[in-house]
Amino acid sequence: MPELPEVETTRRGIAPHVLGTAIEDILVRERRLRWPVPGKLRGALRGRCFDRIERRAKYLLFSAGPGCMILHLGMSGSLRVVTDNAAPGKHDHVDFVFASGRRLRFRDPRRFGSIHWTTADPAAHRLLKNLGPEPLGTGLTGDYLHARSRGRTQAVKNFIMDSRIVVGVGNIYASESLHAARIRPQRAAGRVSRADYERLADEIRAVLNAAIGKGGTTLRDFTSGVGEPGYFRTELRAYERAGEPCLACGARIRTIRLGQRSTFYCPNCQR
DNA sequence: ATGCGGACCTGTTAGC
DNA sequence: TGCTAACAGGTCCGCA
Repeated sequence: MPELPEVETTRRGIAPHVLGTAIEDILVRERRLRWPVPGKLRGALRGRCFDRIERRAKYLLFSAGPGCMILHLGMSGSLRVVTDNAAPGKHDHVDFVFASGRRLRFRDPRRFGSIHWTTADPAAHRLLKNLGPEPLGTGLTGDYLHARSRGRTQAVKNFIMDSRIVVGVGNIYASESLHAARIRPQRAAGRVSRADYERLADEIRAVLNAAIGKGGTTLRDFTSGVGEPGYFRTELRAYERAGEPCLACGARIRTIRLGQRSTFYCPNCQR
């Protein structure tokens, strides 16, 4: 489900409801996520407060006392703020019960998401330590992409979706930013010019920021932590528009498979 | 080091 | 209607 804008939208949506209220309990109904939910999570969090929620890549970092809960939504995960009397559904695997009478509910039908607990620096966690720069920070530049891509033969779309290169660019926004930058997704990363990478870096930022501004993209069932769908779907210019006219030139958008993922591009604009 | 395919899961939809 | 196959917003791991 979520790419960076959806994770960020979730973070902003839930923060006011989960910060500064005591965590009374954690109910784990299903611990078999991508990795097992740590048994020590309950003891570590009970009686404490979340005092900050940050995002690194698509991970949400919940600071609590001496440690940090690291949570990933995977492909189908969502976090929602619900009231105490809301009955859990089949895939509502974890509830964080707050003194305020609300709960933070983690749902994940496919169970590709995960929850971790660390008392060390979260940036040093094995899942975070090899991540590339944030796309909305200062680390993503045309020069950087250009330098990292020299000699690489893989498709530029796969290159920008590699979290060691840059984080947060998922399947939707990879197609969108390449379309905006007029770069064909299947081009070898090592053969993309510095000027093209300059545009691409700019467009990645622009697309992600625009999507955050619209509350993310709801394709099927994404909602923010408080139930609002994302409205960026109507702004998509390539993704899921196969056969429809390119909004820049009128040519028909094409779809191909790249790295087992659906990919959309304009054969005229993108070279 | 790089790049690829397989793996982890369930739900929905398209096609026969 | 029912069955099957393909596909879905992610990303880790192991192998060549």
